Amino acid sequence: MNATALDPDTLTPGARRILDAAAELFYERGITAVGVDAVSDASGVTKRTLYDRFGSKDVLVATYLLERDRRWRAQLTARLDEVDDAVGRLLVPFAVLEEWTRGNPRGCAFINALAEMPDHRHPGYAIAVGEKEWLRDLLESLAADAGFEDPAGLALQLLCLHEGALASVRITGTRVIASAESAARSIIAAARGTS
Amino acid sequence: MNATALDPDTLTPGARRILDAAAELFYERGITAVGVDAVSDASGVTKRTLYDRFGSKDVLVATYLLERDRRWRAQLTARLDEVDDAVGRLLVPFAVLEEWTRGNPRGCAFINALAEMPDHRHPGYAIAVGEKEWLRDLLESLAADAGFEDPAGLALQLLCLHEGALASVRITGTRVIASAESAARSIIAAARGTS
DNA sequence: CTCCTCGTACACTGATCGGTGAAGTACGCC
DNA sequence: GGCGTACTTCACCGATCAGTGTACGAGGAG
Repeated sequence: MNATALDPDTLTPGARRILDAAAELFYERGITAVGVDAVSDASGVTKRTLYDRFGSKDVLVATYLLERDRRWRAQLTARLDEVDDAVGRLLVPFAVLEEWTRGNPRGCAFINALAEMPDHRHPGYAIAVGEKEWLRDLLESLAADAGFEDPAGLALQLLCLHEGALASVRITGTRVIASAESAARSIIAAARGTS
Repeated sequence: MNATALDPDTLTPGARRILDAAAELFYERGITAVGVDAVSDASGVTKRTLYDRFGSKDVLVATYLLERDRRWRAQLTARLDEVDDAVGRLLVPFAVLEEWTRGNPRGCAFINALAEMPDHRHPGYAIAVGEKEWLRDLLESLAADAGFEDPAGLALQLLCLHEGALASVRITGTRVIASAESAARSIIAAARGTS
C-alpha cells in the first residue's frame, strides 16, 4: 500500500530488462491490459524475478513512470541550458516536444496512465501528477525570470498549449506542434504588451 | 470484428440501464479495468442480457463513446446557435468546456479511451478520433466564416488550447479553462492582425 | 570454504476475464 | 390463442489475472 517506486538508476541487470520491456508494453498497449506474464515473457526474465525485484505490479508501474519523468526532465533541462534568451526559453518545451513525440506517438504517457489510475493512492499517481506540476512551475519561473507581469497566468496558458499539442499529435500528426509553438509566440507577445 | 456501435437513441429499457452504468464505470475507473460483470451488476441487469443487446464488450464501449460524442456535439451546437458574432463563435467551445468539465473531472473520455485502445480496428477507435476531427473541422469552418487568412492553422491552435485545457483540468483545477479562453483571445487577435 | 546476491525453473493459488448454452418467465400485440 | 420481444436464472467455458512457495544454480566477496 505504501510501497513506492524504485530508483530506476540502481537496478540489477534483470530488473533493467524488466523495466525496459514494461515501459514499451505499458505505453504501447496500456497499463491494465498488460499482464505481468507478458512483461516477464518480453523481458526474457521469470515472473518470480519480477516480483523479487519490484514486489508488485503497481511498483513496476510507478518505476516506469518515474524513469520516464526523469528522462523527460533531463532532456528539457539540457535544452534549456543551451538557450540564453529569457523569452526564448519559454519556447524550449515546444522544441523538445517535437523530438519527444517522434518516439512517442501515442500521446502523453502520464495522461494515459492517469486514465487508468482512478485511485489516488496508487504509487504512480503522484508521479504522473508531479510531472505536470513540475512543468507548470518551470514555466512559471521562466516567465517570472523574463519579467512578465502575471507569470502564473502565462504559465497556465503555455501548459495548455503544451498538453494540447501532446494529446493532439495522435489525431492530427506532428504538424500540430509547430502550430502550438506559433500560438505560444502569440500568447507571449500578448502578455509582453501588458508587462 | 466488424461489429459497430449501436444507436444510443433506440435502446431497450434494459440496454439503456446497461449503457448508463457502463458510461459511468468506464469513465470513472477506466475501460479495461471494468469487467462486464461489474457493468451488469451495477445496472441491475443480467450479463446474459448485456450480451443479448450488445453482443460484445467492444460494442458496448463503442456505444458508450458514440453517445458521449453525440451529447457533446449537441451541447456545443446548441450554444453555437445562441451566438451571432462570427469571432465570438470561435470562443464558444471554451465556454461549453467549462460546463462540461463540471460533471467530468477525469479529463477527456475520448483521449482516455484511446489510451486503452491500441488496436485501430476497435469499433470505438474511429469514434474517439472522429470527435477530435469534428471539432477541428468545426473550428476551421468557424474561422473561415469569420474571414481569417489561415483557418486551418488557427483551428489547429485553438484545438491545442481546447484539448490542453481539458487534459489539465485534472491537475490544475477548472481555472485552467479561463486561462485557455483568454489565450484563445490572444491567438485570435494575433491572427486577426494578419488577415 | 562459505555466505550472499542474482537469477533460474516450475508448479500452484483463488479470483476474475470475456463470452456462451439452455431453459424459463412476463408482457404486449395481432 | 399464438407469437415475438425483453429479460431472467444458472451453470459453464478456457484463458488470464496478480501473486506465492520451494528448490536449485552461478558467481563474486569475505
